[in-house]
Amino acid sequence: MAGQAIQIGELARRTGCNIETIRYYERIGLISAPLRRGRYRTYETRDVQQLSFVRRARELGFKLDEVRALLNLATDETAACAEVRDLAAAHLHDVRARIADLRRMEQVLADAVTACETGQDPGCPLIQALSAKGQGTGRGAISAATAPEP
Amino acid sequence: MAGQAIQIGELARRTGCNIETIRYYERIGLISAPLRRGRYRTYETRDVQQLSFVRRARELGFKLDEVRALLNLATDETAACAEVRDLAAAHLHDVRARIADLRRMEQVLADAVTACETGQDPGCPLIQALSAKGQGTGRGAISAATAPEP
DNA sequence: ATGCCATCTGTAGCGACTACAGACTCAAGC
DNA sequence: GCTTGAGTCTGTAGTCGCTACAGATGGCAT
Repeated sequence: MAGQAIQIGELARRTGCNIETIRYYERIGLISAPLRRGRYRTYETRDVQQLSFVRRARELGFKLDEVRALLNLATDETAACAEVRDLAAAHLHDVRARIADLRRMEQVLADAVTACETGQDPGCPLIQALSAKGQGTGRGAISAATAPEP
Repeated sequence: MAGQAIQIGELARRTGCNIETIRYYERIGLISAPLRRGRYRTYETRDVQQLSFVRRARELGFKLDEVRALLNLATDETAACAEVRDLAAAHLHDVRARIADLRRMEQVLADAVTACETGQDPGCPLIQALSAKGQGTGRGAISAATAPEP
């Protein structure tokens, strides 16, 4: 009663994962290659669970390498909670940094848009902000983060 | 007195832009190909300004195509403020959506990490959340956005 | 002449998919 | 049987925005 051999399309439907993505995950060795009936891949319930795990981890923004690590830790007998927590904490730190970056962008953009709406300046405020005299490295009107994904 | 012919290294230094990136921008036609002395590119003050513009727009998260549009609008005589504002508003919308996504991730991650710290559950809380019984598409414990960059 | 640095071109790699092209398998309908 | 259509297969190339080489020149100082 455990695994009743579904095909890739059904797996995709159940996990919300694109078929091409599933094959991609298999190719890079993130998920294991399933059995075949003829040349068709056949999956079982535990494959659905595993792929769902991957998908949820991806939805939380974990990178594929991190997902790989999480998968290992998940099947690990020795309760590796501390390692998982460290991974998650590091990722949380990342996420917060990205939020901070985006907030800065949001601020500048929102200001510019409202400046446009209450337009009284000579010339477009956003264009002016982007064209600011401070030539680049100097902290001018705009100071968002240097890189979105470090 | 306008342009005193600097080289690419100096341009990079002044704009905070990587040399390879500058050549890349030229290759894709984002910035115009400069004059050459011999086979060396020579830039002028207005190139510094233009590239700084690009860099600041990138720091605000605009995509290269959007930067291209902004550049055109910036040099446009007919005050195209409305178009710029629309572009910025659309982008602002994007940025806010991404912030919302990241906030959801942050929430789940922070919860999981603290659950790990106050550890009393049997098994790791994060692993459990990722392994939740709801098979995938069903809205379970985790519901972040489907795609980070649509 | 000899270093040495800067610059040049061209190509390949990253991450995480996505989008084909062109072949095949399988079940149902006629 | 024969066709049709949907599903699946492999393999490759494209996306975005860079970044990192390799290997060839250029120009200047010693």
